[in-house]
Amino acid sequence: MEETAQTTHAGLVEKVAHYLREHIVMDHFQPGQRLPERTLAVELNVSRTPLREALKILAAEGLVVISPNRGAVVADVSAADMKEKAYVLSVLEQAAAELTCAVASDDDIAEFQALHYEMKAAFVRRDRQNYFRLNQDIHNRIVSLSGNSTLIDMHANLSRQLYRVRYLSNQRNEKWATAMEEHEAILAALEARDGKRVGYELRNHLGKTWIKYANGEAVSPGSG
Amino acid sequence: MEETAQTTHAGLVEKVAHYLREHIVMDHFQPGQRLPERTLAVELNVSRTPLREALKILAAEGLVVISPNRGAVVADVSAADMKEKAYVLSVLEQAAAELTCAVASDDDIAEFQALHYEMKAAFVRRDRQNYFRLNQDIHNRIVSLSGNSTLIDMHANLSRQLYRVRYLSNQRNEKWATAMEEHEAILAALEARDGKRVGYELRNHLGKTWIKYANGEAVSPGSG
DNA sequence: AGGTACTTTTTGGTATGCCAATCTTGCTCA
DNA sequence: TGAGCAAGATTGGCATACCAAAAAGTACCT
Repeated sequence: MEETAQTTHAGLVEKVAHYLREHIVMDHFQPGQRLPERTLAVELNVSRTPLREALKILAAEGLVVISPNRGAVVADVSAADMKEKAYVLSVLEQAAAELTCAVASDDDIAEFQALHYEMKAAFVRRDRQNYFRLNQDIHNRIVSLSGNSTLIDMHANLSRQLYRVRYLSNQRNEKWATAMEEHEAILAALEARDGKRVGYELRNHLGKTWIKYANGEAVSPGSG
Repeated sequence: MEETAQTTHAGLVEKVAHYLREHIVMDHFQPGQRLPERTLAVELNVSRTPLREALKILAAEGLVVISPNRGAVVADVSAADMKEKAYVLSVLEQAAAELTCAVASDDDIAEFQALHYEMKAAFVRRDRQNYFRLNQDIHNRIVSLSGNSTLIDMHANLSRQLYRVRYLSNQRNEKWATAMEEHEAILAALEARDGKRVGYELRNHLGKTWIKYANGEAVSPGSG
């Protein structure tokens, strides 16, 4: 799903959907919170029509839940849900890695190396922000090089829903050095173009995130 | 659209979305065909509003493509697209199989056996219809038992988009006996609760479908 | 005769209004 | 006093009207 950055009037629904998406994944809305159409509409200075269409899109993406005649609420992001999504994400990345290794050019591998060393620079600087960004870049690039647009879209969708979890996990990860070592293994497997091994390392690497997440540091619900 | 014995007006968008979905996956609309809002709206006896919302949902599901200010067209179902989707489907089923083997009860395995032998009955009767139905039942059950609702939903979505391809492939499959043998292997692996092996056999089994599909037996447009 | 610019028409985008279902609240009656 | 119900308020569902952008057709200029 491509976002045309048209800040004018074309694509109001996309703008609204994008806005709501960002606020939901960044946890500016509480899970379970209602999203009343009229209130939100005036808040965003749009009418209900584009807002409703945006909500339908977000519902199809799993970010909100729409009950008939009862409106939309922010989808529950329980630890169990996040575990599920993270598992599927790791499966998709594993599959993508195998494809990517089969088609990656020397320049592609070189770019992986470059990103990896940039990330390592952020690591030794204890720069978690840039580490996080570069980490995401690498993962996304592994998927995008696979060339399977279905895989790419589904991965992007899941990745969005897990954005906040991964962000928080990155901020408070005490085993940062371990994660960095895992990325060394990923790069080595990429250099060897060993798809199976990249897939295995990726799956192992991603597994850590949601296991940590599931073990107590879940989203503070606030909704009893 | 026929006014079924459904309730008064609850869920018009869902009805429209369902109607369009069925017609698209059953190839009653040509890929690339435009879906003009006004024309379709009067044809379905609804206003443009619920129709537009339904189209947004279908776009999020990948069944239609909406271009800004140019409307919705039926998504292209080229052989390449189907290959992509089938590949991801096989990846998801493989992952589901591993989970399912870890949690399946004896009764679950018994039900797999029962479905398998029902399918084998359809096979020896040369009853392609029931074979197809039971085949789908088995695959869906493998996924649904995994317990990962995210995985289940994504699989269902992809499965829908591939429905027609799989149906046609089933009707004209000359290597039916081979497919049956592959299912024997799948069942054997299930009985052994060997998740890796079920996954491998599934991936191998599903691979055949889209390879056949890609080799010339693609959608023939114009067959109204 | 061909191309360009302007006008008409078609079609998608957005706002708004009305209706129905749901939730709230306060009153009545046992 | 509490349960039940009814009326009002709230909110979502759908239809329609209006606006803007793209497409199509035509006339005019070169």
